[in-house]
Amino acid sequence: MMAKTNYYNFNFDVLKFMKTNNPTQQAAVTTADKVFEQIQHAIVEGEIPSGSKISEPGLAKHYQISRSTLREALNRLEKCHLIERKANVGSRVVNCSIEGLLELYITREALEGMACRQAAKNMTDEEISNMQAMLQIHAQTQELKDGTGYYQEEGNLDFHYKVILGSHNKQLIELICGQLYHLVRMYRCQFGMYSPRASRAFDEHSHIIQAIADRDGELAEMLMRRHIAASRKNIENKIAKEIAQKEQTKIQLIKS
Amino acid sequence: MMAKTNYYNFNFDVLKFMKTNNPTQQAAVTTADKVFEQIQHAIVEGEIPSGSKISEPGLAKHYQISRSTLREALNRLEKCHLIERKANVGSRVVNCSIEGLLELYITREALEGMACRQAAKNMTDEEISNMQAMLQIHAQTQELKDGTGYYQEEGNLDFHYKVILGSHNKQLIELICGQLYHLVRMYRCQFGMYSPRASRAFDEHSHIIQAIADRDGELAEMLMRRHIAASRKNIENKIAKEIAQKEQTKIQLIKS
DNA sequence: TTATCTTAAATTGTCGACAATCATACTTAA
DNA sequence: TTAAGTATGATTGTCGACAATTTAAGATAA
Repeated sequence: MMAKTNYYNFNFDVLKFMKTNNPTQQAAVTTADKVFEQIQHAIVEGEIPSGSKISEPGLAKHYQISRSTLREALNRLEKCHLIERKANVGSRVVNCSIEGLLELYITREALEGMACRQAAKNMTDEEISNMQAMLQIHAQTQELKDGTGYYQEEGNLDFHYKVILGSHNKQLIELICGQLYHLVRMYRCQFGMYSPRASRAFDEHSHIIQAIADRDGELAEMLMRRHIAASRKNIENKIAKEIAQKEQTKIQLIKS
Repeated sequence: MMAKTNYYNFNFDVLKFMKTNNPTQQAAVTTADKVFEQIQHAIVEGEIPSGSKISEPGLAKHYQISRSTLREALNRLEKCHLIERKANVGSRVVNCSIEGLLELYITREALEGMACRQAAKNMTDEEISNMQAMLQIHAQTQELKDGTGYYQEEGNLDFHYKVILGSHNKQLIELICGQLYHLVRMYRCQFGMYSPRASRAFDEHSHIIQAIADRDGELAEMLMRRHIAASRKNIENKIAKEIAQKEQTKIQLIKS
């Protein structure tokens, strides 16, 4: 049974998971909620380009709703940092920049690290064994289609969500799941970042779960922070290489 | 020159500081902004009681504005976690609970710890000497009126704000200053928490600034985390004592 | 009396119109 | 030609009214 995926290799079941398992996000009942989700989707996937200005009358017409309803949706988009508003000027989709991406990783390192420490303290034994079972499934899936995007996307988010929810800290859960992760997904899509660290990430996840099962909060936090920092450094290196390459091309152009 | 204070010993100049020095918070131009600030003030100080339901028609009438404008203000209050909304039901002021307070401290420990690490890395030499100068002033002020609320409130927030802004990380700044600190101030007011740790806190601030000046991010983060954790544990002990005292009274009542 | 259903009042969500503000193009003066 | 000022057009902020939903009270049946 293959789940529906787009060309970003992003599995939408993760979204369903977020909605059903994430206590911070309740089902969309009002039309503003539904439109919010649609626009959110469009922004995350880049259908509405990063950095572009948002026309209230235009979008309202496009979704067949009044401007008031649209503004309600825009407020929620602003709440999860997908758009920015200026008084009497209007809204823009956030600009995806390298700096922004690195800042996001720094923030995640702090918050998810702490969430992981709290998870080691607060998760129930049942939750822990659930997570261990999940890891087993991931191991098999990884064997089956090593190199594809499954573990990179769905499995990865699955793991991180379980840890965050396991912290049993509403404040942390709301901040990370309710706000930060929309941006995370946006950067994932826009920069086409499917991590090439799949097998290493799997090992790191195992160690983190082990630390949580041992109720070693200090170690759990440290491992989670290293896990996220490794991704960040991976990107920093990639960027550095690209810049070096461009410099190289420039030099060759000057020489010729 | 004595600044205006209320009976919570809270100096409103801090708010002015936030507005003028906090890049995340621009001046209120629209009426929705102004009403937002008024309601925010009322909630933080407990004029609108924690946990109470918000009547849209009622508040709109009270502030002489339409419901649309009020709803715009409510959206911002929701953004900084001062109220919670349910679809088709309405808004409530957040409930101040012990658990919520401790969760807030955990989150602050993670975020401000990381902000402090980044500050050690990213603050300019000028910013650092500014902060050192501020500490000098605090030292004098503390000598002048030792035991009063100055350092406990204004100076404390001053210090923390400078460190957070010094991180030069927009994401962290927005999360902490733009969102968390409204809740922090609310708990401060509602629980009447003027820390009795003033002189110790001053020493801790000195050490943190020293670590930042030495560009020792690792130490700076550790010290900031301990600084915040100490406050949290201080409260936990206080609560534990109160509970123990209540138990004692209960036992005596049964005996008599 | 208790429980369920029905009905009425109040509250929230949505709409379209008007007022205030900003951006652009054009005009005028140096 | 350039600069400042002005007028027009478009966009955002605010308003009051209506529709949809929830809450409360009251009536009916077990």
